Amino acid sequence: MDNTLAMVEGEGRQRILAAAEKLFSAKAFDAVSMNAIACEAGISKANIYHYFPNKDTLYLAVLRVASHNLRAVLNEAVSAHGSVLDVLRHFARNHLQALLNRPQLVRLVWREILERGAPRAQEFAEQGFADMFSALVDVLKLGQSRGEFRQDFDPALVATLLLGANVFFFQSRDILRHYPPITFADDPAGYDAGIVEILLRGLVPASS
Amino acid sequence: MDNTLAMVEGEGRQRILAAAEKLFSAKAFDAVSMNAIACEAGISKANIYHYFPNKDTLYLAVLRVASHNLRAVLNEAVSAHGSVLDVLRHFARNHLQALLNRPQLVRLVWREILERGAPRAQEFAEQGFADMFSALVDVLKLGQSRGEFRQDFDPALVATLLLGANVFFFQSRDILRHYPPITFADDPAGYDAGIVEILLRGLVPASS
DNA sequence: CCGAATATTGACCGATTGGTCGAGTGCTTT
DNA sequence: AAAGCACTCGACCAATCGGTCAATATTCGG
Repeated sequence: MDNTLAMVEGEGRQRILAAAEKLFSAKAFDAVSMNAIACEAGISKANIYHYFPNKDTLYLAVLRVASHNLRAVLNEAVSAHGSVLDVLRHFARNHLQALLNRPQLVRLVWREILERGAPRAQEFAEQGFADMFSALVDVLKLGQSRGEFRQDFDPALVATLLLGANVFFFQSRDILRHYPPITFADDPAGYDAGIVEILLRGLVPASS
Repeated sequence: MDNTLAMVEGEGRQRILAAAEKLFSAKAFDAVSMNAIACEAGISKANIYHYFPNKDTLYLAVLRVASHNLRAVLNEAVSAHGSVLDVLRHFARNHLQALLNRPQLVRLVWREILERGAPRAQEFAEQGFADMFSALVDVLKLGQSRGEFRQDFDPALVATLLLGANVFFFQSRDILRHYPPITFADDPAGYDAGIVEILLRGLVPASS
């Protein structure tokens, strides 16, 4: 009942989950074999089936913990204080930084979101989405109620715009880096700073 | 040497390519078997190997034509005339509409972009990216040189923001639809109109 | 120290994978 | 007619797939 070291409650399970997470985040479901997972975990393939009844269950478990972890990382990253403007600025920067810090988790969860038609656990992968979204919408509504923002825009739309900017940056970073006019591919903080500044002030000069 | 009907230059090839495109756009590379492609095309599996030496070559061919078609669709959709503002508005709307009109092509090409680590044809799938990007940057630069836009923002950054907003909308549409505060999930034109309006005027009241 | 429960394994299963092969089609060209 | 040629197919291949199973280590409470 006690832990005699190196046997900290499901140590084998953890190794399997870690190996599976690594492989599943790098390649698609069908491209990862149980053999490869076992090899990565340093155990035999049959041993996996002692902990998980089949491949789908293992994948679901991986997605479950990954989604939970990603959610925690994101929620923690975007908690901020200060004026609404500062909160918004920190929100953008920390959110993107969190994505870039955990690329494996993001890729894993996002792939599940993208791959419709095989409804494995969409509802489940969407939770982090909802968290970010409602938190951001709340910030924007607060800014509106305080009169710091215009009243005539849809907070949900701006939230989508901001979240999308970060996700898109995360996804296309390697591509963006190839284009000469882009200088912010390796400067996510500068990217978000520019994004937020444009969002706040707009493209059209104030005189208009 | 002439075409005796139903033999219009590679008719079999086209059927295979069409079937492969359909399946590859729905599921990942390893999740699509040559048998499934043959079945979808209504021919025997061995027959595929008469036209394509192996699965990778077939996939590459599919990606090639898909990328070319998508590129054409996008380029055609975003050509507009009028004032810089109108061009920008039409750019956003038509670009998103083009994405939504050809979801198969978009998913196929975008999956290839996402799936790094298996460099099949990234450089190849990125061409459409470059087209959209440079076209949009040109529009923004024109707006700046005409004095209709501020001078103090990075056109490449705004282009990323706008393209990202559309791609993100395309990707997350089904998820966005589940959230009550979102009313634009089924109104892409309204979405882009709101996006552009915010981009132009900003979130902060003009008095600031 | 011993039995019981838990871990772990190699060998094996039927099914499916990407890919090959040789034999047949039917059409074209000499 | 016959040779050539593009095309199509069923049968087949070794390899790998997800998954099973009986046998063996390992651990642990009594």
